[in-house]
Amino acid sequence: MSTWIRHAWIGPVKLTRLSDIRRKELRQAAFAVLEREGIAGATLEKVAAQAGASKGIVLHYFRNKQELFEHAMREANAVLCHAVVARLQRARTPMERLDAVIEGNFEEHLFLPPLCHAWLSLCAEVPRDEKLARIQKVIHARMRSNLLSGLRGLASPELAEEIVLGVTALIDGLWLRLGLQPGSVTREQAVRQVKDFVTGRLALRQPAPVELASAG
Amino acid sequence: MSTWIRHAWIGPVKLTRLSDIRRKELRQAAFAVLEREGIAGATLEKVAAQAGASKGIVLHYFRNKQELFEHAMREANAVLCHAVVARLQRARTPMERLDAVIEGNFEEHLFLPPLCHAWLSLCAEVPRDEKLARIQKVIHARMRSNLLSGLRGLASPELAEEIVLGVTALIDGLWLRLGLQPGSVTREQAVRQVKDFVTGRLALRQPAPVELASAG
DNA sequence: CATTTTATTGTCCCATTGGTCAATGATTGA
DNA sequence: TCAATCATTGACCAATGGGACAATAAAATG
Repeated sequence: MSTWIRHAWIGPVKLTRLSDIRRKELRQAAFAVLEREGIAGATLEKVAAQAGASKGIVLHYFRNKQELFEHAMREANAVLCHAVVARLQRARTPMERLDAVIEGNFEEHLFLPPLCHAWLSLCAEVPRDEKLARIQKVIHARMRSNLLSGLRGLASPELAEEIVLGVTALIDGLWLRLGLQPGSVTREQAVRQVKDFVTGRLALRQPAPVELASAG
Repeated sequence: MSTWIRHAWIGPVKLTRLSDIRRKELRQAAFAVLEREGIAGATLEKVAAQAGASKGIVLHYFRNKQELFEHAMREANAVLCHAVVARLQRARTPMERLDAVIEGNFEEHLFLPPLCHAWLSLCAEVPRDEKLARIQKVIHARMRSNLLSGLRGLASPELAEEIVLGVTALIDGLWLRLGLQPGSVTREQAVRQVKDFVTGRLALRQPAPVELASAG
């Protein structure tokens, strides 16, 4: 997976700590197992096998199973986050920021059933894992903030807030559809759904007379 | 839960077979456990305890764990379905049918975190359980058909199809939100989201010049 | 009533699982 | 080079899980 071993910067570079490598490998292995087996079938043994190591090593780097999967969720989230951020940096106008969030959430190499399955399994555990709940909360907060920043100037704060709820739900729902019936939604369909949703909601109520200085 | 023991119809009535009673009790117990413990923590022992019986009885009425939870999903689905159907029967116009589906999917006594949690856990297993996948498919087909029947005359078939995808995804997404952050969505908010979505989408493109005989 | 079916329980079994631990091997640093 | 730390393994353990089964109780049936 990861081809780099050392940071590519200047100076007498520290080698990446072995523990960091292992932990990353194991997080990813855990996620891979989750994709295949779901939360019920994800065992330490399988994670170890997936990583090509022994079960002992997993518990050497993670206190327990729970912690492992919490880190797996962070990992997956980081990947998705990265996709959005990359697009967000290229965006110049609020509208573009909006599109960045939407398209970033359906990246071609991410909007895939296996990833969705794993994600779903983790979500299903959220109600019983405080840490997972917190991660989930952070993710949502970031998405909300990104969307709001894109909607500023396009809608009143109240409408914006409403659109955010709709958009986040719609995105989640489209992911769910993908997971439940792979092939029933394409990336393009998903993106268009969300964009049309926003357009529809913005058109419905008046675009809220804006009087903000320098939006964009 | 169910207060009736005999069918309320005419003639020398057969008592409801005990096996039917037990099976229902166990399905419901299974679902209750799912609500609390998730799929990973749902054991036969716990289901038995929940139903006030011994583990043996569970496997007496269900071939195995998998079958039990498949029936649990059917049970839950039937309840939700019932809510929609009841409203659907009262609906006279297509628009009312649309509303029936939407509101039925957010019934006050159903749109609750625990139910959502259990549902989520079952959905997470869909990719690894052929039966669950089939149930899920049926559910979705019914919802799709209900929505389409409500949209007939209001939108072109293509637009209708698109709206259906959006509505189903949005509904699922709103449920997911409820599960992930109980309290973040009220029933009223959810209903309005979906209704506004439909309105927005119908307004966006022209209402598709209808030339169907007797729509409604 | 006798017999046959059904209900129900508790026990038993074996595989699996999360987790601990001691032993060993590899790195590192003085 | 030697000690100390870190990495890794495999054995071990207690607990738990799904499921099979025999034994018993209860109904149903003729």
